[in-house]
Amino acid sequence: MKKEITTLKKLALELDLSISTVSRALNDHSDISAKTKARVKQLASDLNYVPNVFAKGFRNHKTNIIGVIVPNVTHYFTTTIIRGIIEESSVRGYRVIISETNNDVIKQKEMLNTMIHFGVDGILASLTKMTRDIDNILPTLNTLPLILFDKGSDKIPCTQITINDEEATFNLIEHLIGIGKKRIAIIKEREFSYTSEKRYAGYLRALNENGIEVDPKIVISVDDISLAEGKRMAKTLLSIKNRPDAIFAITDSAAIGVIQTLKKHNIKIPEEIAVAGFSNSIHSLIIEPNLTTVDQPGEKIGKTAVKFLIEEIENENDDIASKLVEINCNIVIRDSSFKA
Amino acid sequence: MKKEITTLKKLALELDLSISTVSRALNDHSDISAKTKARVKQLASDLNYVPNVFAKGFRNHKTNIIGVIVPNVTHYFTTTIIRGIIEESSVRGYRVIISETNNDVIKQKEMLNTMIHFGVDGILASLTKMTRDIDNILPTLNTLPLILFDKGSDKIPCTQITINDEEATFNLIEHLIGIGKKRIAIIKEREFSYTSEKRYAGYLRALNENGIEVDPKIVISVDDISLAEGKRMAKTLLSIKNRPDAIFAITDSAAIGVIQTLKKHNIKIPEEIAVAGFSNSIHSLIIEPNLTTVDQPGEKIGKTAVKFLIEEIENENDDIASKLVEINCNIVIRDSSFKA
DNA sequence: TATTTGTACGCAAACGTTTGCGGGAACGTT
DNA sequence: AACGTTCCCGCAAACGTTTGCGTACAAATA
Repeated sequence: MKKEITTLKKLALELDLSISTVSRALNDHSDISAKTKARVKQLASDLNYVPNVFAKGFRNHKTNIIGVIVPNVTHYFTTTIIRGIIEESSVRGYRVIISETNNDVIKQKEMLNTMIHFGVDGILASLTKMTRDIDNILPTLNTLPLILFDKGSDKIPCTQITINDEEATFNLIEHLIGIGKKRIAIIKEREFSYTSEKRYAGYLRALNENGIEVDPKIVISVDDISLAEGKRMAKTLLSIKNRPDAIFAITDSAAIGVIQTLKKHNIKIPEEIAVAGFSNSIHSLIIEPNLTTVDQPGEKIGKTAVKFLIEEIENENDDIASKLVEINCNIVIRDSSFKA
Repeated sequence: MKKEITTLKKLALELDLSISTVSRALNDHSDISAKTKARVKQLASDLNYVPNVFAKGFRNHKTNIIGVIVPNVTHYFTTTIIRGIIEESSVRGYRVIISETNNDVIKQKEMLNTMIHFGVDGILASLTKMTRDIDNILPTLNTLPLILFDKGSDKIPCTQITINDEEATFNLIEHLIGIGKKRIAIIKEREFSYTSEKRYAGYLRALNENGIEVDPKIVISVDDISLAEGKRMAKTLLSIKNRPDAIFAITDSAAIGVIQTLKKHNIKIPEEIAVAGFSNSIHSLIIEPNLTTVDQPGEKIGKTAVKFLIEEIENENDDIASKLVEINCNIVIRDSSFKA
């Protein structure tokens, strides 16, 4: 009971036309008369004709597949981006192949190569934190359109979709200052991390513009910015003589760890110490008190990335100016920094 | 600076062999002598030869792409399955295209069709809850290998990878009974849902085998099993005259909603009312008290699904007996049902 | 009428791979 | 010496699509 697949040949036979005419008719070539086009399209839809992707891809080296590379598919924020990517690609006639690097730079390079060899039309990548060795990435730039999202890099000359980390953090810290906090700790990443650095910059600027001195004792850097580390660092912060009155963790999960240990020490949030995170993950509504954080519009990031990528793919001339696109994020104030 | 792509032709030219010989050598055909094979493979790796996927797929109608269809890519449990799928596919030389149905039956059918037309070798699907109209699915069974995971259906004759919902729930309920609970409420889904029904069955059997009568008043069915519904239903359960002393929600998020309203009403968990969920989502460790639940090994489910699918894909004879594979889940006991 | 222009279509090559078939060489068997 | 095998390998077709080029016909121009 094999499905009879309709090909151009079948259509041509049926319509008593040549294969090339049928092909051109379906592609709206100007050589074909309106009547013929109509006839062809009619039959094509009647017979449920679908062009063979592989013959097509084989022929013009176009696959209509976008490769997506992310560090971790299980992160909620990542999944919202992926949702946006899938959605937008789908309406534009592209399909999406996803792979995961687990923050492994070697694997990341492998994935890039695999995707290129596989024949994707372009790549959307969120780099692993520790991607210092740009040499691995650069070669692909000559081969294929590449767009970076979320986690970017100053050194890679391609369009990048990020969020306004610096400004959002600035706003968040100003909010903390606004509710009367004067000693605001930050928990950030130690190793160079694009987003961590930008958020730190926002933190510094907010303190600066409000005439608050930065105390290195309450600027905490950790290797792995996780819930467990959040717990540990909160303990550390509690032990120093001049306790902070607010703690900003550059990640929701770390902030949640902070809240958990503060609660264990019976510290009133936000009266004694306010807490803020970054991401607006679902956890931020589960933890009590609900976490003040920054909402990252993942779907929008995904969709925007796809739009720019497809533009590059379908644009003939190679040298498109690479753009830096910043998606705006709003802070969302909840109980961990606000009491009605 | 176009990359020079090495094809069979180039290799043949260089080696002074015919294209067919080169092809056969690379495919370890028995017609080719060991020496020739060695020469060919050597040069192939030197020149970094990679077969053109599209010529290949075009030729033998094989794409080495697996289509994955899930209701929601942002669910944590789903993402762990996807991780398993990606991982296992990758090591077996397959790639994965993912799409999302948003629990829309129409969209689900579209996705199936799109994937088939696109030329995937097989499909891995987690059906939307309300897939009653099996007619949409059945036709694809004749066309392509299809394997269902997580959410299955009795009516679709194909191999299905599920978890031991019934037994796991049975164990969970017996644990609640073991800590002295006698009036155990359940919050389940109203509309027919494969997993909901199986968990309900486990619930019933556990009560039955322990001589506890089922009280319909504390068997709650909801349309949308969510955190918000969990909250609402907990309130309902508190208002009935003969309160339950334990509440089992067939979903972690609903269970978390339950905990949140119990806490708001200052009810001691687990002393007055114990709570249990299902999934072992990350939230279950964020909420306090930590949630007793059932751990679902997502990666294993994903890998298993891929294994069975590829077996079907690569097996020549069409009629493989469809199997029902159950992955074992263990209950994980936490503070919401246990006090040391 | 002879020539040009334009319209609408067909021919055939090309993309890179796999594979059925056929054939030459070397060897062993009658 | 004639024949059959076995081992290696090449020829050429086929997969479905796009596209440069050629061409038949009609209409317009000279």
